[in-house]
This record gives sequence, C-alpha cells and structure tokens, in this order.
Amino acid sequence: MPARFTAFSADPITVARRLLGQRLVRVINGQRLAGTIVEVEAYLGADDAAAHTYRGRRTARNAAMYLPGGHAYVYFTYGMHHCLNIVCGKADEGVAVLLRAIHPTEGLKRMHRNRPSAKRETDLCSGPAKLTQALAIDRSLNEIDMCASRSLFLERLRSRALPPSRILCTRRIGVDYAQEWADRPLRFLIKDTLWASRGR
DNA sequence: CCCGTGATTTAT
DNA sequence: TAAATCACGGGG
Repeated sequence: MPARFTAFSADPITVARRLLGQRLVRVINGQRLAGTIVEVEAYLGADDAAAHTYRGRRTARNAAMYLPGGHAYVYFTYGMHHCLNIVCGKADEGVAVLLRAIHPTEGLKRMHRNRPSAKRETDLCSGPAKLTQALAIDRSLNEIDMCASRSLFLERLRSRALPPSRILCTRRIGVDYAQEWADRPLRFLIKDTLWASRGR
C-alpha cells in the first residue's frame, strides 16, 4: 500500500495557514452550504498539552486524529456542541487543525434555520460549534475522508496561499488548562476579518 | 459573569 | 463505579 499524500500531509501549522481563505463546503439533501475559512487553530500532537492526543493518548473519541491527513475529526463536547478538525500529517501523528470560524457565503437561509439563535450573519459561523451547527456537521461525519467525500470538503479559492501580512497569529482560545501551551501562537486568522470568533 | 448539558476521561 | 472535565455558546 503506497503512503497517502495530500495537501493535508504537511505539519498542522503549515496546513492551518494554507486553510485560511479556502472554502469549506457541506452538501446536505443536495444543497450546498459553504463559507470561507477565516480562523483556525493548530494542535500539535503528543507534545501539545492542549491537544486531545497529548502524551500519545489513544481513546475511542480521538481515534480519528491518528488517521492520515485529510480525514475529519468531529467530537462532541459540553453535552451539546460539535467541533470539526481536519487531520494533518501522516497516519499516527495525531495532529490536526480546528476550524473555528468561516465567513458564510452559500445557503445562508438554511444556516439560519439550523441556528435560530443567531441574530446576525456575523453570529452564524463565528465559533467552532457555531459553524458545525450552521452546516449540520455532527459525529456522523467523524473519520470521513474530506479528500473523497461529496458531503464535506474544501474548495480552493486562490491558487496562492494568503500572504503572511494578511494573517494574524495569536494564542489559542479556551485551552487555559494547558498552561504554557495555551500561550503558544497557534491560532491563525485573517487580519481585519469581521467573521472570526470573539476570543474569550 | 454564570450556567446548561451529557459524553468522555480520569480517579478511586 | 463515581467524579471531574470540557478545543463552547447564550443570556444577563
């Protein structure tokens, strides 16, 4: 079996930066729901105290993170929220990028129906669990291959990556328990975007 | 600021 | 088996 190589086979920091400006597409009941990725976070695997794969942990929940790059890791948390990651690297590295916000561009009416609490368009997909709710992404999509799926995949909008001058890099959100790893600059967002999560 | 909410993880 | 945790969102 030849080793698989995709755009997601790189390290998670490289993939995170490349994902900004690409379009995330969800097709459900024949309808396209889509938006431009504006905010992501890299999770670096066994060394990263904020990662679900910290210290090489392998559990039923995080098994998808050990698949080869390009697979989806969807997990359920706080009794009500789903978060979507794209696995990076080679099999068994346990590294991924969390999708934290998109600028919604297609299927907005349907997204509003999926997320009745969102008052404004800027509330629709401006957080990791907001975007999964708007796009109807749940654990049924865990472990799918986003390079092959017709239900959840990416489309490249630009052939070139965004220039570094248009990318802002900060500490990650909501991982204070990870101490010094919480301060590492592993969150990437498009500078001046109106569509990112308001960091807490 | 606090709380819901329940699967998952970790401690006993 | 029991307790604690949680890559969050919404409402004051």
